[in-house]
Amino acid sequence: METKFKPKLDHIKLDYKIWLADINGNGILGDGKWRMLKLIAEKGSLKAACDELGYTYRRTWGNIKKIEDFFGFPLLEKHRGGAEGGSMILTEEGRLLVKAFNKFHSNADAMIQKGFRDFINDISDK
Amino acid sequence: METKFKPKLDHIKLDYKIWLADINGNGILGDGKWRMLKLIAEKGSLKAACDELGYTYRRTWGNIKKIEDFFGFPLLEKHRGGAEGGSMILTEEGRLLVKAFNKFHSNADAMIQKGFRDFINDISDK
DNA sequence: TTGCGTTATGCTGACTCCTGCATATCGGGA
DNA sequence: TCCCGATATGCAGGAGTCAGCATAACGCAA
Repeated sequence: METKFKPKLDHIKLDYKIWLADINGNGILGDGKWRMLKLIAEKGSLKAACDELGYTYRRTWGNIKKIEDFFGFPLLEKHRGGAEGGSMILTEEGRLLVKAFNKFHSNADAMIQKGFRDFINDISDK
Repeated sequence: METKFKPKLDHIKLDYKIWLADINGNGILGDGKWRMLKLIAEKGSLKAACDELGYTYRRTWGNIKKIEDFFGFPLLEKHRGGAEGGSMILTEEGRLLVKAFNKFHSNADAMIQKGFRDFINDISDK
């Protein structure tokens, strides 16, 4: 089948977001915060993680607070002062959450990418 | 395994969005516009569809224009005037697009919901 | 005890998206 | 010919989000 979509197919990409929300639909943990938690764990520092991802410290700090406020316990152990100025490391719960979201996300990603290829095929020439 | 997440598990829900975007990341067709296209097709009228979903006519009209501007051809056949005031029906291309997105979306939905159940299980008591 | 780098937090102006209002256009039917 | 209801489109005001700036608190090391 010949379709009018053909000329545009190379200019379309797929994008998606998956996140956990509370009962009222307020976002708790999504792709951005998840990536940030992983990078903080890796760097041991919120500031270093923000610098790398290009996010502002102010915004990211607020996002982390939102997650912790929802769950009611900390996901990060924070330290102020000291030779390095301070540091952040994941708590036991933080590690568990990141690990579970890792698995969830990579499964979802593979499935969605396949679905997108099928979709493009469906609106393309057969 | 006993975890601190337990008290919150009933208050978490999963949410997600999947959409097509252009090269620059500008959204073209997503869940909202897709649902709207389906409802317009069903009702035969943009106004009736907006009333049902609670969206403003102004906003929805702008969204439809965005999609059509991107593809470069109409997805809807529009009629002004007449006994009913006017009407909208999907073009051949519109029907194809909605149908392909239907399939894509329902597959993605099933897969993501399963992934979410596994995720909840992963952070729950074992 | 002074300096340094990071965590912690308030505030304001820019930016974006949406709502709501106003108005023009169109064509069948009374 | 005039009315009605839906499509078509501009514009101003509001709400939420984010960037960027400012500042305080903290604790090791020199």
